[in-house]
Amino acid sequence: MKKGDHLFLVDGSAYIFRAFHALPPLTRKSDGLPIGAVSGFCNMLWKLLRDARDTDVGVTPTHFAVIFDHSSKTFRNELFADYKANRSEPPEDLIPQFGLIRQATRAFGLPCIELEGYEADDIIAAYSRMAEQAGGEATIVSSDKDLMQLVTDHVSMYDTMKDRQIGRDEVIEKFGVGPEMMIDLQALCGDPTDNVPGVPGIGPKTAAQLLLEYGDLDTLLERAGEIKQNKRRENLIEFADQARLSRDLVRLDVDTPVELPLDALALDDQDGPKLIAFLKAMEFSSLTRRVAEATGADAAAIEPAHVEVEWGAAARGPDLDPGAGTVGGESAEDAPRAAPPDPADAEEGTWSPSALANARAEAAATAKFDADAYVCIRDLETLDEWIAMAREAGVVAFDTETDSLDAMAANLVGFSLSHAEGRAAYVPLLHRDGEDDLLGEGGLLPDQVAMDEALSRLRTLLEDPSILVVGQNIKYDMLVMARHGVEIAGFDDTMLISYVLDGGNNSHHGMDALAERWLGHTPIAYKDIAGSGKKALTFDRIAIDVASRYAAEDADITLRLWRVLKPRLVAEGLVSVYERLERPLAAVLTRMERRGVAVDRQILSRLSGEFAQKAAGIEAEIHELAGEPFNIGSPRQLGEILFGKMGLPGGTRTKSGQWSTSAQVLEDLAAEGHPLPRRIVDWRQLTKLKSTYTDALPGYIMADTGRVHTSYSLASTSTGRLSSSEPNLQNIPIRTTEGRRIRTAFVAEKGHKLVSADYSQIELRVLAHMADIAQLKQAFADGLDIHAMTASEMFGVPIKGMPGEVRRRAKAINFGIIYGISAFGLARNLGIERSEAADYIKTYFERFPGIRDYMDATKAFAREHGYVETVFGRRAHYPEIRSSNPQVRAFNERAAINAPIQGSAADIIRRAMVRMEDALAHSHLSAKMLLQVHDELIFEAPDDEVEPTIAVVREIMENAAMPAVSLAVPLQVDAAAADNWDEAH
DNA sequence: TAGAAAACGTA
DNA sequence: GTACGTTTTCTAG
Repeated sequence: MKKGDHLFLVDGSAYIFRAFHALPPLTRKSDGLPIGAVSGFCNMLWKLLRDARDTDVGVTPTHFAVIFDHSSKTFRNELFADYKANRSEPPEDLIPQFGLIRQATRAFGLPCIELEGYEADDIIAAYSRMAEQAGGEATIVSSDKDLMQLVTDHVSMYDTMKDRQIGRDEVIEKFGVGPEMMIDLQALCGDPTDNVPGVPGIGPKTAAQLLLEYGDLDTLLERAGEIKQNKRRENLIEFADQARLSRDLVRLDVDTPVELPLDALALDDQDGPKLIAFLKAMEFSSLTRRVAEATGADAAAIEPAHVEVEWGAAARGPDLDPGAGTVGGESAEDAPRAAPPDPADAEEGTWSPSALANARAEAAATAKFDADAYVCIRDLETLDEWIAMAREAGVVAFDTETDSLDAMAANLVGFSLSHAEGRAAYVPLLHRDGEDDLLGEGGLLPDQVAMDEALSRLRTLLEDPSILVVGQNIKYDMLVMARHGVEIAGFDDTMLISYVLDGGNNSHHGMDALAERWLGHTPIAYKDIAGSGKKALTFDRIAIDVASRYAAEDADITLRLWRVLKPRLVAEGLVSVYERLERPLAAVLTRMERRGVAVDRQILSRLSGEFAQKAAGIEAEIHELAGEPFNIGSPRQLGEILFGKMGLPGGTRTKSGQWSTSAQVLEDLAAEGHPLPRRIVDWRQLTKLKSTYTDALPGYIMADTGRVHTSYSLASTSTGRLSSSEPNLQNIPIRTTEGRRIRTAFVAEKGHKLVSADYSQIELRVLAHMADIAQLKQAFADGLDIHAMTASEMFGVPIKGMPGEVRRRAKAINFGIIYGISAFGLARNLGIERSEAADYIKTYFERFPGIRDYMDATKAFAREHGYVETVFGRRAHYPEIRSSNPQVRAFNERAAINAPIQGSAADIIRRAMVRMEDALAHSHLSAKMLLQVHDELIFEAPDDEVEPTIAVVREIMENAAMPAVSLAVPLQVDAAAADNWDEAH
């Protein structure tokens, strides 16, 4: 090769995929062979060979090669095992075309180059570099951004579909940096399609901006500490190594040991007849004619070539998971044998709890997953065999697959089972065709197990109390199954076990995170099989073989997690927390969620109208006062009006430097006599009530029950509280009269009353017990007003005739104590100077020295152990309490002080809930527990059972800590009944 | 379209 | 000062 020569390098593998998707689907030869991509490929080659001068490239090639990926494993997999791990199977119609395209290349008389262990991109990198060094030029026929790093003054790219040459300027135009920075840019952004991790939160725009500022990746990572944006800085520091790894993954290897020398790529004239024979075989008549004209060959005289078509695995394209065969059809006997039993199994019985837990963790961490071993059960006989095997094992992981995340609305689409590691099966029940019919519903696919038969078989397994059913977030599966008439009897929940063991260490106990952590395995992500966003498929639309792998894997993972986590409960002394506070509550909550609460649509609708009218009036006033219309809901625009246009004194600024327009700030401005802020506060209140409650709640009323079914999370708080969502029924307004009206829409059904029972001052009582404070215990024993008593102790004011303001301050201090008080926070709450707040705290600690001792002891315990405990032994972990950052440390200290108090109270109400159903039934009461709001339980009771119900409820709640803990203070429960929640509370 | 920020509802 | 979840706006992708 010499100066003036021009090498064309066609990225064959990328072209195949692009042509397949860009060209009309279902282009087939007369015998049905799909040839759309081959057709596009041949037309492109012919055009480049004949008319390259007329394209945007503007030169005629002297050298030419087509490069392909060889196999799925390359040297990059050594750097990072998961490189391109999320590539999915190519479409079925594309598979035979991989081989045809190589044959086409040869028919054109062009070198067809691939190399084991390297990607096409590496070979292209090597040849383009060689051409440049030889004094020639190169054009890479591809538009893949991964190749842009190769662009130089002598190497450019060419996008055939857009007839556009991509040189230095075009790269800069698209990415904001030159080709020499592309490697660093890709290292920062990562690439989801190739599973290159990058740095979270950084996309091409941010990456370009950072690189232009710092020059290159190494400098950027070194000086990451200088970056202003908190999250961005932290991510760059935390994921620096990941960025470097990503750089190694995206950097192409210009030293790839290519086999053919550059000169072997020199272009010869086409062998017309050979090419025509191939084109005729492909039935590309117009291209055949053009080639015949150009080469002067007689097409009619040429016989079509014999073309080998490979449909199977051998013809598969690159970038496939080698284990990505289809699942399905195998019977239990055909399934591969499970791994030989763990030799430790026989000995396990004699091991100490922690030795067992450690051994299980170690074994799980190195275990292999084999999706090909999973079975798709298509008939009852096979299902019966699997149920028999589960029965034999005594333990079975079970997972439902449905078409909704809302367990009350979900239809059962299928379920999976696993009775031994690596042995899992999926049973499709209601998968539908991907295509919509006229009703917008696909037809039911064939060869699925009949629903009623499957349920009756499942009942024999799941309702048998001698079988342990293991689930991950099993409350969901229990609710779905209960709606299908199946009551799961004995169960374990890996999510709850993890929550008990590692609450606070890992804030999230989802299966994917647990699998990653304990099994070193990344499960198939739902979005990878279903897509995401608006066009995400529901599970019933996912092809059964794909669904099968996904669902069976979930059951396999769940069983493995159970084997790792369950022994830790014993080893770490947390069995009773799990058995008394978590496991039984899952069943209780399932029933509460299923029951739901009646909500009166008319009441909400009336309120919505009222709120809308009032808000509209206020809105007009606000715009009048402001002198122009603006979006009141936008704090930015509001700040602009208040502090810019009107020149009011800005108070505090938010974290991001904006003027704060919080209610607090607006109240302060209102107090100074400005009319506008008051109106804003009023407007915000009304729009909040309307959008969050009166408008949103009706949408949660289920058509078939007329009731609202919230979903409780058992494992999402650090302290042991529950949380409620969709809708959140733990934050229904009560403080303002307007807000309270929303509670009137929560009603009892005809002939019933709502009974509300709430603990009085439970957290202060818990504190009095835990910190062992004599005055507090006495005050509670005597039934005194605790805030008045605190004020009296602190300020020497008699309780009788105490001014409201004095009591209010003491109340704020009491709450402050529970929250791990700081002078800053107390001052802000009370609207007083920090020094004054500090004086209050000082006085408080002088009067209650035991509280200070308790707080110090709690902090010391947390620092030493990394966790704190409730009176029932529940742990909340605070690993960051040892942080060298004073702010982080102080925050963790306050949280660690609060957690045992809030958590013990949460444990108490959990215990009450666990006992409540039996207690009511035992007293022949039919009242049903509906809701829990941290210190309050709401029931629905028949009118004539209200009094005895309240008696039982009060009895259970007040004695809930017993006998595990005998509190040094009495618990007091206030209860009332009425037609709606507002009046009952 | 997804996620962050700000605001605000509850205990 | 603790613990949550939802809504709206706005920005970056």
